[in-house]
Amino acid sequence: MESEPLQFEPRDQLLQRQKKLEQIAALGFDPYPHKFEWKQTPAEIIERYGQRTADELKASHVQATFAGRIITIRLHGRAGFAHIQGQGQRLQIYVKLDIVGEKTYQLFQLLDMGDLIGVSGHLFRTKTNELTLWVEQLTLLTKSLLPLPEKWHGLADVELRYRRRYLDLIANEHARQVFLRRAQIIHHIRNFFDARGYLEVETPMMHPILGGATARPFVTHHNAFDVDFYMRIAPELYLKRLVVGGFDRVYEINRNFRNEGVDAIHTPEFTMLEFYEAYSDYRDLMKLTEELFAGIVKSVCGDTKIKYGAREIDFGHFEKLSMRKAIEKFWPAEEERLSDSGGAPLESELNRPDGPGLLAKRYNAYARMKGLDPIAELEKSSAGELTGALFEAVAEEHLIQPTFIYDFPTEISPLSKCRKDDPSVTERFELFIDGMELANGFSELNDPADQERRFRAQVESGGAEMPKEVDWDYIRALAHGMPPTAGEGIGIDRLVMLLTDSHSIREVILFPTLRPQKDADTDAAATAAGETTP
RNA sequence: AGGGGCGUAGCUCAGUGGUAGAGCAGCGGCCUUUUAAGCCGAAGGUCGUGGGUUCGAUCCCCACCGCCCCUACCA
Repeated sequence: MESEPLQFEPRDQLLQRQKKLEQIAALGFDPYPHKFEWKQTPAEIIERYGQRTADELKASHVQATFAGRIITIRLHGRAGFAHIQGQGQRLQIYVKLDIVGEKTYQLFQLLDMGDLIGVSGHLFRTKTNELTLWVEQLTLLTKSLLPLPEKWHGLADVELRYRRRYLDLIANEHARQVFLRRAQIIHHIRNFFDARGYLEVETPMMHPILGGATARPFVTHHNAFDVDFYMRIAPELYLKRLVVGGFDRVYEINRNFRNEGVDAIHTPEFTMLEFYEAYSDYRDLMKLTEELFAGIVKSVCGDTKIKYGAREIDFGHFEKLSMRKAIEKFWPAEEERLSDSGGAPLESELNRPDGPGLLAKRYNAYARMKGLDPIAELEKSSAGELTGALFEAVAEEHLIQPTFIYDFPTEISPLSKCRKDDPSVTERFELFIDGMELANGFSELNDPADQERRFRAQVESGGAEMPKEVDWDYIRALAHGMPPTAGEGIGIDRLVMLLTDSHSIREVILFPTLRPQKDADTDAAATAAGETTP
């Protein structure tokens, strides 16, 4: 049985446009020409001639030739208007039967919204003073067989905006702006690190051993080797091998994959900037991070203060708090009253080996009373893990303005160097903005014996998010000697969220991971083609 | 994973226990400076899917599917 090649909905409009396509071909026009010699973009024309008056345009007789997509069309019998969109800018054209001739005017009447055309003519202003191209020549560049989203509301269905991003980008200028800004941000980051003598590198996305972070991985299989690989959860261990190899300053901007939950700030594949700087420590990185963020925000948003939702965030000043101090500072005042404890726990109490355990119990009593989630697995957790849990329970959400949290417990920082004066904490920090973790950096552990102990402890602890075996080659690399080094990771997607006032990570990823959709259109096509459906 | 919300024409959305409506888009007609063009006419629907209650379900109930939001998990 013969089957139609295209089966998409809306069927009637597809057929209608295919019919017009045939009529256009019958008139002798090529509906899919190979190229078009444009002279300007709509943006350039508006930039250059947007201020000229009707009289000035008449006197100078400016010729222009540009291409784009028809996004509105208004036919008036023997003349008509249309708006052409190219590179996000739209420009009106005026097509008149007397000027373009019978045949081209027939072509114009067969055009639809969404068609791509090239036009040539001179600029003028209409009665309503809109800059418009007086079309002398019109060429169809590509016939669009499916209609554009509705012209007033655009494409509002969030799922469709993500699944058919190409339509979102045509219909919603805001979506376009988000991704333009994302590109600017990444461009700025590259300039920043290139200017400081960093080398941009690419390290493997497929890892034989899990490492560099704690997260459940995606597993894939290589047929020829007949081995499983993990999609990387972090590039960290490879980048540090490069520092061992003599690339003293490296950075990588690339994807990480984590097989975890999905929400407004988590998605399975996300973009991470990681960079390493030999002979520096975590203090240097905090300074560098402040400079980097302030520079990006200023160049992209024009000011160090930005609006994020109802809040204003000031990148001109970064707060610094130790993790223990942050717990003290944001300890719920209500708990103090209810427990009659005489005040918030002091940093010094958290310092004691049994301190975090006692405070976690105290917090859990309060949490149960308030219907909040208590800290889980109290008995099984180490003091360091409980400190981290207390921080998350009590402080994290309050860190709205850019804040470095430092002095992370050693138990939750397996790749960081301990502080000389207090081995219970490491030279590690995270940057929080609007309650979100934006960056994580530390002085890198480069003692191979210590690293081996910590890797063995991870393997022994089991768990889906832990490595199954020690990465001996990484230990070997450290044994060859890694200079004192500081390294950091920055979540690019979350940074873009902040600087585009986006409140879901999917808004800043062109094609976010979604559940694959059973496609009604192509199913229909398969059926029409005689395929059997199980 | 738990809680909440949503799913009606291609798009944006109304609506009702008696099987449906608007605007836009599309189609036919008129129109040579319009711009949310306008006017006239015709068409377009398995009301997410599957059960149940009912004389009768798009509406009420249950399950499932999908998306969104919140919570949890994700140092």
